[in-house]
Amino acid sequence: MAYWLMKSEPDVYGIDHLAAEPDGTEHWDGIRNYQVRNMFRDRFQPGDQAFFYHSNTRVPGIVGIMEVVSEAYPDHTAFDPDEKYYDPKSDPDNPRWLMVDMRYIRHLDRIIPLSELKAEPALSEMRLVQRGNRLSVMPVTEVEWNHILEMEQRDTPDDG
DNA sequence: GCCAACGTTGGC
DNA sequence: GCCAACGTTGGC
Repeated sequence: MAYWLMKSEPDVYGIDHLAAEPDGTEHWDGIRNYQVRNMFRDRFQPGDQAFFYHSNTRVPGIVGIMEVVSEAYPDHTAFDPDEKYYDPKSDPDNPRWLMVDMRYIRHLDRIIPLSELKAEPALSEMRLVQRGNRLSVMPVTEVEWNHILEMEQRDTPDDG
């Protein structure tokens, strides 16, 4: 089983949206990056777990956990001119972009902010905390995964 | 809102 | 194949 981290902007689609879906399940569409496409295609497996990360928000950070529930399949939103991420170079006979289905598991007990992740020596190798990183989906090692789950149980400095 | 970093596009 | 221009991401 592999571990992942997946970013989304909460104003557009946050973890509460996923949790409210039927079965807590929705496809992760709109990926238009070849590295991510290839990860979906070659490495994503049902049963993998992923952190849900909120980006482009006041306190960016990890907010919850979800599970991969499908293998990669064509992202149909690329075929529709009315879609924001329409790509005329992708068509149903030769789909360029893929998506996977994700299922909500749980919120973390607290948000783990990016600032805290960056301050953590054990996580210094994560792509998330490295300069100029722009990948919206990235692998997480088992060690990093477990370390973050331990951080979840820490008291935050202002907890009193 | 600003802007650094990065990926993609397309002219040559 | 090079590289400037452009668009996007995403922290701050």
